[in-house]
Amino acid sequence: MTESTLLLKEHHLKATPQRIKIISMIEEHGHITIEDLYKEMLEQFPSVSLATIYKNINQMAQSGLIREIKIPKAKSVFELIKEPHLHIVCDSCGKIEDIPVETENIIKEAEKLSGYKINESFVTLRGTCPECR
Amino acid sequence: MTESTLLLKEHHLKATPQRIKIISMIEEHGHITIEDLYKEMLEQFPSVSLATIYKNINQMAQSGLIREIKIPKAKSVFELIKEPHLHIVCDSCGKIEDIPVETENIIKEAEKLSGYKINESFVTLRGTCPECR
DNA sequence: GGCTTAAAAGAAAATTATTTTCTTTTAAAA
DNA sequence: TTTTAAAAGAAAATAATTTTCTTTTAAGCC
Ligand SMILES: [Mn+2]
Ligand SMILES: [Mn+2]
Ligand SMILES: [Zn+2]
Ligand SMILES: [Zn+2]
Repeated sequence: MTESTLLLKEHHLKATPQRIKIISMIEEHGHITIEDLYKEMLEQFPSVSLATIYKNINQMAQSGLIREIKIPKAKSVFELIKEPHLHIVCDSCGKIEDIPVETENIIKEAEKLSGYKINESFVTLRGTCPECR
Repeated sequence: MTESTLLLKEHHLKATPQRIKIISMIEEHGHITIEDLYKEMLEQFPSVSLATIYKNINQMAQSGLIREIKIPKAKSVFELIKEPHLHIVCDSCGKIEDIPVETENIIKEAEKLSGYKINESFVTLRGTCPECR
């Protein structure tokens, strides 16, 4: 039983070959767009439908297996839900990296200032990566 | 000379009635979607085209007058660019608030960890507002 | 205040993104 | 194996955004 299959079972989703492939592509890339998922999927499943990608991505997001990350001035990417982290995007080459920065302080501060009960935080930074300078 | 007109001049954009209206709507609402901009614009300019909204929003974003804020699981909103702040969205009623929280620490930390030179940060929190509890 | 003109508005069509519907196929449970 | 609810795929529908083209207009100049 593959890793992806296991994840699907845990989330009570049927382990179809297409879904297994989607999950392993997300795992492999870390972050990936719908477009790239589709392109890469076509290599292995030449008759896959884009609707299959969308339907599965939506279900997986719904069931808490993956999450959409909206990127400023770029297409959304999808990632497996793991430990909290923030994202940093290179303006020049588009690369997206995970950074394990602690955001608890900001969240506590924001809760105090706003009176909200905060459930999730999305932090995305944009700048220039070391390779692009 | 109205406030909106002045902003447009400063950014070297022709001060058309449609643009003045767009800016004052953004100012008035704080954050507003394309859809709501269009609906409200129609009241005053019954023949306005959605393309006019898009073209202007894109130009204004390009010239640094406004900014798009991508919201998790919801439509993007647009805001005037002012002092840095973060956003907090209520899961229940959809309300979006600005919070003047200091993010310098996180940014410095992320720069150190990643080696990136960071130019801008987007922080969006989701949770439940005081009124929805 | 009347010209001039580049830029903007508006209308329509085109493109791109996403969802829905419907029929066929299949994973998983019995 | 057989059964069946769920998923895949194909096609069409809908939604979001951009482009093209013609008409109108803001702003600079006399
Ligand atoms: Mn990530
Ligand atoms: Mn804001
Ligand atoms: Zn780079
Ligand atoms: Zn609320």
